[in-house]
Amino acid sequence: MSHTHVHESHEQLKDALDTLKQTGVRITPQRHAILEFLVESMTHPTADDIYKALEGTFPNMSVATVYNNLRVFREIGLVRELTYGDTSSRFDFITTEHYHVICESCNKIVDFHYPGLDEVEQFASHVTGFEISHHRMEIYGKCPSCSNKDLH
Amino acid sequence: MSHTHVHESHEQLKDALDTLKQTGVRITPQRHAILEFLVESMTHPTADDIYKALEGTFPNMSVATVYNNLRVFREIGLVRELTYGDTSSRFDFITTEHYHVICESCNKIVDFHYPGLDEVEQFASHVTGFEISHHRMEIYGKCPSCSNKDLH
DNA sequence: TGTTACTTTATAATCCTTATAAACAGTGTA
DNA sequence: TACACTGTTTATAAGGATTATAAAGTAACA
Repeated sequence: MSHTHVHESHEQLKDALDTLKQTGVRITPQRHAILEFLVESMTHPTADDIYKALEGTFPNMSVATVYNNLRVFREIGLVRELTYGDTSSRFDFITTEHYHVICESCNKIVDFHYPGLDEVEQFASHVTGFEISHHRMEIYGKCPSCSNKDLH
Repeated sequence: MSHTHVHESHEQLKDALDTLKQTGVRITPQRHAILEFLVESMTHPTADDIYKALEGTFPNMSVATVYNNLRVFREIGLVRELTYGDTSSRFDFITTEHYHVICESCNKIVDFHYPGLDEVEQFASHVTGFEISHHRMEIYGKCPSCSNKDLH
C-alpha cells in the first residue's frame, strides 16, 4: 500500500512535469519542489504551508515565488485553488475528480469520490440559461476523532 | 409581481427584526438599514457594497459597523456569508434554501432551487465516518448576457 | 558570445477584515 | 432626576493574505 502510494506519486509528478514541458513552462528547482510537495502531501496546504515546508531546502525562496507558481499551476490545470471560509486559500493537486469533507472543529479535509452531479448542472443550466463550466461542493461536519473528544 | 415582491420583502424584514428582539440584539438605525438593504437587494453584496450603499443615509457610519453587524446577523442565523473565489465575502439574507450559479465573466450570482443533496451527505458520512452538518455547492459558468457579448 | 525572454528574489503596496479605545446611547435603579 | 451599567458606534490602527514592482539571476538560442 505504501509502496503503491509512492509509485503513484512518482507517476503523478512525472505527468505534471510533462505537462509543464508541453505548456512551455520552465521546470525550475523551485517549481519541481512545489509540485513534489503538493503531489505527496495529503493535506491541502496553504501557500504559507508550502513556503515553510520548503524553506529548509530553499532558504532564499520568496513567498512570491510560491504564489506565482501556484497561479501558473492553476492556469495550466495542474492545481485547484480552494477558497473555503478560512482566511487563506488551500491548494490541491488535481488527480481524479473528488469532493471534500471538512471538519468544522479541527479543519481536517478528507477526500471522497462521488459520481459527478451532472444532473444538477443540467438543471441549473435549464432554469438560468447559463452555459455551465463546472461546479464545486463541500460537505461540513465533525470528523471521527473530534467526535470522540467530545465524549470525554 | 413587483407589488408581491415589495410585500414579501416587508414581511421578511419584519421577521428579521422580530428575531433581533427575541435574541436581545438592539435594533439600531444602522442595523435596520443594513438588514433592509440585504432583504431588498438581489445582488449578494460585499461588506463594502453595503457600506457604500448606506453612506448617503449614514455619512458617519464606520466600515467596522458593517462588518460587526454582518457578524451578528450571521451568528443569529439571519445572514449567510459566501466565500467564493473572489477576494471578498458576499452576504446573503437567508430565506429559503437555494444554490447559486455564478458567472465567471461578470461575477453575477443567480439563485436556483434544487432538492437538497441529502444522498451525497449520507454517502460522505458513510465513507468518511464524519457527522455531517451541512454542505455547500455552487455552479460556475457564463450568464446569457455575457454569452451574447462573446458573439460580437 | 551576446541577446532575449523568463524566473526568482526582496520589498513595498494593496486590499479585506479585525482589534482597540474612546465617545455615545439606551436601560434600569435608587 | 441622577447615576451606573451595558451594548453600540465611531475612528483609527493593526493584522494577514495576496499582488505589484524592480532588480538580479538564469536558461535558451541565434
